[in-house]
Amino acid sequence: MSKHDSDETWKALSDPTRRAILDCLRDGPKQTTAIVEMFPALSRFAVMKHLDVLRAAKLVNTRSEGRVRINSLNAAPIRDILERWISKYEAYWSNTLLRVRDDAEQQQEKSAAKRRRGG
Amino acid sequence: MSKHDSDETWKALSDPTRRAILDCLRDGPKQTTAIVEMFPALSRFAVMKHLDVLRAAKLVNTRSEGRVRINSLNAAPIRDILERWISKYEAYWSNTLLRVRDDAEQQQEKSAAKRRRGG
DNA sequence: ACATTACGTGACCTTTCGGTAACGTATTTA
DNA sequence: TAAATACGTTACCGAAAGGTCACGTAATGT
Repeated sequence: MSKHDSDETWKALSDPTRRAILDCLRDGPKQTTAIVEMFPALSRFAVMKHLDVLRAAKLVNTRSEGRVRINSLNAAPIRDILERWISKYEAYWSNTLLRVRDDAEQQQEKSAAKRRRGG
Repeated sequence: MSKHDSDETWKALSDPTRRAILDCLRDGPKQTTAIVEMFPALSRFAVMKHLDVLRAAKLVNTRSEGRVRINSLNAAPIRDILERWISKYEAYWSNTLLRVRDDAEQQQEKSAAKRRRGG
């Protein structure tokens, strides 16, 4: 494990609001105001500070386009953490091993089936 | 994403000391004092508070044995988070997809092949 | 019984975190 | 040029996080 084990990434991910922001950015880049409007319970500034944290952790990239600022997701740090932790804890779920992709596909199959039969 | 997306787990993992504790517990269960002694820079109480957080997040189980308390790792919540996030962000690294185990095996294959043809 | 070992707790302090209110700046648009 | 839009910043606050010190308890060894 490196010196700080991508501490900033972990810190950034530790907050539910920030995870929600990342979530919504999976659908595609969004301008700042659009993100702010997703959290009517929070002030604009509060959301922007969360964005600052995400930018510091390099989880979000922001570029200017005229007077608009476009925020987009950078999933690389997430992947790094997941990869590292999977190999780290692999021994622990040894045979039950997460074979991520297969599991994910099966999950999707399951929920699709569930939906089909009205679950 | 469920209401809180295992918030306690994320919070617990957000601290480097707590991740270090989990790290050391991968090698096997340890009694409280042994864990405390791994962090000479911290007071016993500080470490124990971290243990409390880990227990609350169900990442660590503690059982009594005489006057000794044995702490052991429970990696299930970690696996849950990793699994969920992998399927969530899968689309993002689509083909570069983390197939940890297979990748590792393929890497070994590749370098073996490289060696065979004198690369 | 008594010291030792292993562990836990109460009270407190300081810094960081998540948040608001109010004000400031840059780019369009009328 | 004035106004509207999109975004940012300075100043501040309460609560929680992370930490220390001192003290308390329970099992074990002599």
